[in-house]
Amino acid sequence: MNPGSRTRSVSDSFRERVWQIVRAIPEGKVMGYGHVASALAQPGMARQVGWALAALPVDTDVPWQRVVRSSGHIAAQGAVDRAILQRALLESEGVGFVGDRVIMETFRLGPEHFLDRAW
DNA sequence: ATAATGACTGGGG
DNA sequence: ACCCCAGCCATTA
Repeated sequence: MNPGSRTRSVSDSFRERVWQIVRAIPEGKVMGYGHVASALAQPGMARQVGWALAALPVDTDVPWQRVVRSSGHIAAQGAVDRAILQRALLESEGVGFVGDRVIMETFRLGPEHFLDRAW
């Protein structure tokens, strides 16, 4: 939560749930932002998923690099340095690219993986 | 309270 | 296939 300070709206809870889902993505697989939002039963919150990941501490154990755009592109949006790191991390764990995008058909985590969980 | 922003998305040109 | 843009909604200004 937010020890020592007031909670910031519903996002504290939202963030934690996003992190929990991302932690469950196996190595070598990826999910789209919208896909993560849907797993939380909140389609339309793709941008907020990005916000939750942006709030991660540097020493996090959350594999944030496994979340990409639905197109397979790395979500750079100004942070080019982070995007380069993200691609390096993904390639090091076996995720395949074609040009500047992940081969989603092959490396995207199937939605059914999350169906039996009480997210 | 209103306006701009952003680790997004799907559809149109 | 690529680029552009309206729609999206919590967070910031």
